[in-house]
Amino acid sequence: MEKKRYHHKNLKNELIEKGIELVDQYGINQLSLRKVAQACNVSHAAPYSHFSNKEQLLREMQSHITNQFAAVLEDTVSKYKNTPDFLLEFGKAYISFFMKWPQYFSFLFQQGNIRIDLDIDGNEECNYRPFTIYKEQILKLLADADMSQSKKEDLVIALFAYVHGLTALTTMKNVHYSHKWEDKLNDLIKIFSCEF
Amino acid sequence: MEKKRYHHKNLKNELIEKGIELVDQYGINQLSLRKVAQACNVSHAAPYSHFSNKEQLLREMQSHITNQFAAVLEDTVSKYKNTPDFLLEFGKAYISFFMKWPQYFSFLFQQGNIRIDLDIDGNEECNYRPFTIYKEQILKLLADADMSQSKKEDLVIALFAYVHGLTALTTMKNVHYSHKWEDKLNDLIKIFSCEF
DNA sequence: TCCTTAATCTTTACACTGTCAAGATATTGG
DNA sequence: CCAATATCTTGACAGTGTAAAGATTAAGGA
Repeated sequence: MEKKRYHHKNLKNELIEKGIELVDQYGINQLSLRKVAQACNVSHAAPYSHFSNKEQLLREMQSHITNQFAAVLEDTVSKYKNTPDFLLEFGKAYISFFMKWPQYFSFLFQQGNIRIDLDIDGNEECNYRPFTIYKEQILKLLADADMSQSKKEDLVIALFAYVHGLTALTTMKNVHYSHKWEDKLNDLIKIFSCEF
Repeated sequence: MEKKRYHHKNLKNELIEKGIELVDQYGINQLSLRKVAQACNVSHAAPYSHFSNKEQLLREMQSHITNQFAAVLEDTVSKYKNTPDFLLEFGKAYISFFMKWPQYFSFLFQQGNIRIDLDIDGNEECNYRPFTIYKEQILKLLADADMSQSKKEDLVIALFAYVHGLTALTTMKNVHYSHKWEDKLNDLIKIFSCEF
């Protein structure tokens, strides 16, 4: 028989993961601290031993998802880097992730915790690794191109904005991911490949 | 002296507008039905005479903002339609709107109430006029182009996704709108104008 | 080993939230 | 002028985030 232990030992991580599960199932609007605590079989105030408030739990959940997402993208990078298919495959991986977990997109970007350094005044920092990964690869592809550095960085932002924007559009329709979409995505991403 | 009237006469609209004001000032997370009611000098349950629940008020607020936004874009269209500057000016107007009211972007797109017909299976509908407006104009510009209809529609989606994606990126940094940005935007939008 | 301290969890409490039901007030049409 | 309806108030309730105080466990030094 399972003895109910007072101490949980790994509560912090479990709160983050159960929280993400609940967002996945019911969406961010239905999420409450107390439900997350209950899902971990723990009193409603227990989370306050690990997070200063709800906001912080949400931030750590976002960070956790972002890291998973980045890992998926790293896989894609290692498969397709320095190949002509990279642009398409990265875009497909990016969109597919949010098609698989539609609740994540608005959850990640609604609170305003994600920052991307668009290098306008240079004193911001980026905490969104998917962008960093993308930027790094594209700059490699452009290494020998006849362009100024600033023009290259503009192109990075442009391509990334395009992929991210496509994701925003596809997730706002609650269409299930279909191969039909994947085909269309091929065409869409090729539209702007003319730059290369 | 202002006599306190029991009946408000125009409460529904005022709730929508005060609600939007509060979102503008404090963000959607700080918004509550009761605060909106209080801002209208009305009891906390009064909104239920006009909205079935909070969700519906939020939807009507979103719809109100979207209509204002569409009106701004229509102005831009009437100024620049059928000119070489249209693509750039529309993009600038689109982004500028959300730079002016940064809270609106996540508010509009977080609840999942906005649908855009990407014509994947054709049985969806679009309730987001900014896209409709854009689509109409681009298709006009492409009227004589040597392209299939489906390719034209792909291009519409692509261009729109790009503008929308740029907006997403610029609003996630809480940078104040600057002319420096407007210059950069020029470059960014021109990147993909090569299609024309 | 025991004791002190810190970390982790529970319990209790409170103000705020969305929502409903019952009642009060105003408007409208006959 | 009256009845029906629309609009607003009041009161209530369960659910929420969060703080404070207390209980339990863990860890480290004597």
